This record gives sequence, C-alpha cells and structure tokens, in this order.
Amino acid sequence: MAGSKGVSRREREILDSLYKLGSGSVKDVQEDLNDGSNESTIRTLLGILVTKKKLIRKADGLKYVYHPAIERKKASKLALERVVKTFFDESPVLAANSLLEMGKGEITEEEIDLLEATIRNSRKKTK
Amino acid sequence: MAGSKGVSRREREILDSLYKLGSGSVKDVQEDLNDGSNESTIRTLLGILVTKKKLIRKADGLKYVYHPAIERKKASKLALERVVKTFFDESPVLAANSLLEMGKGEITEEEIDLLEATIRNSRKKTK
DNA sequence: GTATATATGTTAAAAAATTCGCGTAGCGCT
DNA sequence: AGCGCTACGCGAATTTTTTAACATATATAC
Repeated sequence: MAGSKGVSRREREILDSLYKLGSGSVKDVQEDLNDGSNESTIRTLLGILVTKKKLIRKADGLKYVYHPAIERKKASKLALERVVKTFFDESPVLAANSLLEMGKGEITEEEIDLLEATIRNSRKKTK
Repeated sequence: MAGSKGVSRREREILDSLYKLGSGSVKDVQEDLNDGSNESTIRTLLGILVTKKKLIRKADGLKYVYHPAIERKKASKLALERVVKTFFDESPVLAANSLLEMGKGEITEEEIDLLEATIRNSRKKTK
C-alpha cells in the first residue's frame, strides 16, 4: 500500500497493521493480526520489511519498536491514489463522493464544516 | 482489493488491471500491465483467478474476455473501506477530505454540486 | 550465581507463487 | 488438405513467501 512494490501479501498485512497502530513491537503486531501466527514468524517478516526499507526499527528498552518508514499521511495518499486510479477513472471527487455515501447518516456538523471548507478551497479557479 | 483474501500480489495486479479496464482479453491485460510479462504467464494467472471466482470468463469470438466477478462498485467500496480502516481511524469523512485536498484547484462546479448534495443527504439526523 | 522470563537472530525447510515452453485446437486461405 | 495465424492450457522448473525450531542474550527474582 505504501510503495507497495516488492511487498508480499503477508508483508503488506504487517505493514498495514503498523500503519493502523502507528508503531509497535512484535507482540503488538501479533495481537493486532490476531491469527495464529508464531511470534518468530512475525519477527522474520518485520526483519524483511526493515531490509526492504519499509520499516524502521528503534530500540525501546529491551525490545524493538517498528515504525513505518513512509509517514502515514504520505502512505495514505498513495493508497488513495491507487484506489482512485483503479476504480474511479482517476477522479478523486468521485471517490470522495463514494466515501461520503458510506458515512450516510453519520456525518456530524463539525465534519460538514470541515468538508465545506475544503471544498471551497478546492474550487477550480479558472472561470 | 476485492475480497482480496487469498489473492497473491501478481493476481491482484491483474485483477486491478481488469477493474481499470472494465474487462479484457489476455492481451488487453498484458498491454495494460506493460511489464515484460509473457502472455502465457498472464493466461495462467487469469485462469487461477477464474478458479478462485474472482473473474468470470466469457467467450468472445475466438478469444476469451475476462470480467471481474465482483462488480466494480462493490469492489471499490471494499477497497475504500480497507484504506479507511488502515489510515483514517475508521473515518470515511477524513478520507474523503483527504481526497478532496488531492483534487485541489481542479474541482468543477458540477462536482461541487454533486458533493454538496451527497453531504446534505448524509447529515446526521439526530439533533 | 542460578533460574526464569522476555526478546532477538539465524537458519532451514515446507508451501505457495510465478514464470514459460511446448503441444494442441479452431479458423481462414489457397 | 496443407499452411499460417491466433489462442488456449497443461506441466514442470524456478523463485519467493511463509513458517517456525533452535540457539543466544540480557534483565529480574530468588
């Protein structure tokens, strides 16, 4: 998802988990995945992802904590671009619209204000 | 992306290609991928995806045309949900907002009308 | 100091994915 | 019928992915 080339399915699962968590240890990931994966297995995968520069490893007391190498915001952009390209004929607006429909009946006033502001800001300038 | 479980990386690439194309033959996919893949390879992968019920195969004169088994709209929803869950703390609105920022300065009046309508429709009812 | 618990790295091997060569079949043309 | 062209799919070799056992290290408790 984040520069997803050269990342296997399992690797991506772990990467996604870390994006969800922000960062985490082997055990954090293991818990989040919540399939029966052996800790050892996850450690191996995390190691591979570090080698592939998808993750950064920092010492935290006794253990290591893994952080996505590409910051969340950037990664999310890439992920969205991919979806837009695949399913929405390159139109971010159509994709956004679809997302809004997903949240139907659940959008608060504050959220609406946010959206309105962004829309005003995004209006095409060329008259 | 569309019920992406059990789909390998290469398989997903091909699936995505077909979602982009709508449908296509072996050669269509080969062209769209535009890496040096052998036609034979792609045919094999397409076959696997048919077996896995991700694609449907229809005869079209001499050749076959492949169609995604899950309709585009539904698949796009699943893809978006995945991104929302991974990167936007389950908030479709935040994701939509990010998409709108992507289109900055490129949004037409028509598009704005569409968005406004959807937003009005999505407003939370509970006063 | 020794045992226990937590974490890590190495390495091997099983399983899955990926790639194609090659043989076959239908079609149109001469 | 014989040839060339286009497509298809089987089978097998190769590479990648995935899994986990085992050995090692460091801190904590007794």
